[in-house]
Amino acid sequence: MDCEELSEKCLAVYQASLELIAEQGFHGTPMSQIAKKAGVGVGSIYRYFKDKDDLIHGVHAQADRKMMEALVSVHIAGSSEKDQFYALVTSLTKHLMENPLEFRFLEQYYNSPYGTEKKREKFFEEMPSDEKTSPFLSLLKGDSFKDLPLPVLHALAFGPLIFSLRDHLSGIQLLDDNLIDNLAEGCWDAVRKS
Amino acid sequence: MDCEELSEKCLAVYQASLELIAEQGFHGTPMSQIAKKAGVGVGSIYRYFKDKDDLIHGVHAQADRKMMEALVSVHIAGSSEKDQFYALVTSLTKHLMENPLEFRFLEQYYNSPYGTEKKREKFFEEMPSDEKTSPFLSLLKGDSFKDLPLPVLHALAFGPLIFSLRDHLSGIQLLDDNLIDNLAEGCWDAVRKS
DNA sequence: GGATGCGGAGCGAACGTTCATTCCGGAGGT
DNA sequence: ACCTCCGGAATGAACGTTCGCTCCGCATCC
Repeated sequence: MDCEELSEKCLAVYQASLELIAEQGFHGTPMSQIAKKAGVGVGSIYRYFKDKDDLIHGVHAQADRKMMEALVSVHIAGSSEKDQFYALVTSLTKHLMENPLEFRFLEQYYNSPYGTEKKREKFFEEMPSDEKTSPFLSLLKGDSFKDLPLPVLHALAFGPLIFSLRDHLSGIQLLDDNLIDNLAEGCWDAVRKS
Repeated sequence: MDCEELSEKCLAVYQASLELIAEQGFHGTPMSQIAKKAGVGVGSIYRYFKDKDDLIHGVHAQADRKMMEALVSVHIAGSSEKDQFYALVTSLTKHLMENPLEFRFLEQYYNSPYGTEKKREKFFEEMPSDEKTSPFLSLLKGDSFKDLPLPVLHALAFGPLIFSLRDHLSGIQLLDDNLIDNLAEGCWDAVRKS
């Protein structure tokens, strides 16, 4: 379940699962294939994970954490809210562009029964306790932004990224630095107090 | 494959597939369950569809068509581009809110190997021939909008909707008429020429 | 040599798909 | 008007395959 980062084999399982599931989907990747790609026996996977669902949730948790870390590392407190917003949007986009497997996995996860279930419980548990939430959410409470519910602002700021990333990965519309900037500008226009 | 709308049993299979897959995912819904819910024998499904993949693509095509129809029926040629934009965003949002099964299905479809494959072939075949594409795409070519590649405008206009719909369906942020209007306004700010 | 971590053959269950059979409505003969 | 026959639609038990998962023997270390 946890795979307390001591085992390299466990990491290999994580990586293999990520790659295979991102490309073939949950039901398209049997445990046997994961084991083979990770270079371990099937049985060994069950040493670290209770079952396949547990593995999938684990892979999600890791991908999610990596994404958060990419965001936190960029956050510069000194600059204006607009600059902070641009920096966050840009670095999130680039992170997902550089880690397409993570992106594909997360998208599949959140749009499957796994994700909707998880999203709910996360939302309701995070409200009272966890204060180190996404840098985005705390930024969006600033004065520069429209007076709308946070999830709506979140949607206006994030939604376009997801969409464009999909287009980028499927080759329909490749993103470059210039386009990412245009995107960030559009998102900014959408959320800023006019 | 086609199920030329003469058979009510075929429609029952469509409906059952839509409901079950939307809630349980592709790999969570066996053919036997679909057959039972549709009130037909398992074998009968294979009279209309080559195999399970064919069924899934068929359900997608139908849901996609319904969405297009909802959009086309609203398009009012006389009004300003801004009003047209608002009308389209609003009616698309409402259509998906009123048909959550379609929304969940489509989201799963587009984020699975089924969808990415389909999206690609659709994009490359539609460029030369099909001129009755989404009313959105033709609208976005208008003068009121930023001079950006169409997929990017598309993302700015649509992305937030998808995100908010997800929140709505999972109960995190319920949408009402007012919020939908705010959303449309945000999307408009994102894509309009400043 | 005992304890521990690992591998992969093997298990039962469940899947997608098939096919021998049944069912049903209407055409045709009497 | 009735019975007979027939073709295709519908069926679901059965099939082969594949899945997730377990179990047990082997390797490796202390």
